[in-house]
Amino acid sequence: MPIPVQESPFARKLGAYVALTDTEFAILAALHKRRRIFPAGQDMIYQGQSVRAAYILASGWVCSYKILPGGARQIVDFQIPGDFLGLRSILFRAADHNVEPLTRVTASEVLASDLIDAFTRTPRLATAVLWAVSRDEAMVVEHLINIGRRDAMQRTVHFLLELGARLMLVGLGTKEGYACPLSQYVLADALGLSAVHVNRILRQLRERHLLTFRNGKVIFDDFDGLVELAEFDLAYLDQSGPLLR
Amino acid sequence: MPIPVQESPFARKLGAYVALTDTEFAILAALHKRRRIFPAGQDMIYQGQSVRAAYILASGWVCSYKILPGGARQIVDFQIPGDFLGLRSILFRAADHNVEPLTRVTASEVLASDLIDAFTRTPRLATAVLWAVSRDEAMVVEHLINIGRRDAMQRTVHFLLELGARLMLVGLGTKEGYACPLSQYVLADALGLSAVHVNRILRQLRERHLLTFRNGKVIFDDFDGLVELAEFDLAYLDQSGPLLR
DNA sequence: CGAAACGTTGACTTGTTTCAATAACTGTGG
DNA sequence: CCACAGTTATTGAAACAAGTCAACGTTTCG
Repeated sequence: MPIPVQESPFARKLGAYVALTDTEFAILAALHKRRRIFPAGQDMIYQGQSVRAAYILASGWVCSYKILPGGARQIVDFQIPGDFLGLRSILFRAADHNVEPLTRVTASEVLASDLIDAFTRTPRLATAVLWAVSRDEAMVVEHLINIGRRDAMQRTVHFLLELGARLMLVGLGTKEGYACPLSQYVLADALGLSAVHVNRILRQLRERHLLTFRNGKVIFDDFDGLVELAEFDLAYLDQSGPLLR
Repeated sequence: MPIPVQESPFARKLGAYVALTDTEFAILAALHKRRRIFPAGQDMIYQGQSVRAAYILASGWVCSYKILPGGARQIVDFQIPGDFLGLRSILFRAADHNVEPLTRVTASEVLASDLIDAFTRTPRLATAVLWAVSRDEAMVVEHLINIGRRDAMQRTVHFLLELGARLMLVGLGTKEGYACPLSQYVLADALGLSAVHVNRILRQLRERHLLTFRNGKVIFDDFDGLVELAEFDLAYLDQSGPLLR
């Protein structure tokens, strides 16, 4: 007996926006044909590569980043199970960023042609995918605001809270905390800070009994205090039931 | 005799990605029914508003921004003629950002239902719109990198060069410069800097005969020098002929 | 067991902000 | 046509946040 498609984190996510029919679920399922595995640390997609496939992440964490000529790195976002990845690349001639698995990753390969074909068969799916892309963009926007207008402390906390919220949505986190495979260096490159400074901020958070980041775990010692400190409001994640029926 | 739809900056932009048929151009044209005018300074869309319409900008400049609880503002991006605006808002339950015209603006209103209807009739259009959204996201990503990993000087120059490249694409700028209705305050809020510091950076650029920002004009005194200084590379704008035929 | 990656801390330097004061524009009404 | 208010631009001095360099401790993994 096949596992119901509705179980896939991706279908669950799209279903949160558009109430999908059985036919649509079936078309979605067809996208999941090619399952692939990637080891940690080996780029799945790199700048300038001509990409024919996007991926839907089934397990593991990846990050998207760019490297500047001087060698500095800026991580744009992280993908967790259920997230689309590299969608921008298949629509463009060449990838404009790198994608690196931070852990061992399993993902379904989606060819550009499959996707366009699926859109032709069910335009509602196109709307749902457009929504997913828009939601990703909303997260990048919030990240931009985080870096542009918040100091290191607020920025760090806001980021870790957002990650928590996203993980809760797919059952990988609680208000107590979550497993987090990020090093302080990775965190620094995401936050636009130096690793040394991230370390100092994490120490302060620990000393103030707000948050403990250690041994691959994030522990919210005082969730409400953190929400207040970071002025965290997750309206931009838009996660509250199908809009389109 | 009606003006050919191909003339609209929006159609021209989509046409740059997908080679559209006459039927598709006609469907696009139908989206341009309701033409509206907005005065400068009066928000077209604001945070929390339930939005039923997006706009395609015909003339003028607008900016999208968020205000933080402390009152700080971060401008996420600017839209110039031909750009989509507020697309993320119609797919979401509520707008997650504000949109303010910086000049008098004319724009075509596009209802969510019209758009979904257009997708149903020509899925290729959905792909084209997805591309446009992806391109917008690519710009936000570059903006993020700009703020996260470049110092004030590089950041400012990179931003003004990108704006120039976008304006050249719609015939509103050259390598010599362009008309730019942004104040130093607006620029500061876009770059994640203080207005005072932006002023100092602009002075240095003027003194080094690289760029003059004055009286609503940006003049590239040394275009190549600027490109080198900012390590500017516009691959991410992906502007080089239809990919999908 | 050793090497490499990751984490921690202090001292010092730099880029950027803040505050404050003044000057130059822009548009409006007398 | 000028006076005025409001916005925008300019500059200096002092304060501050974050970066850099450098050394050392700790964990992880082959």
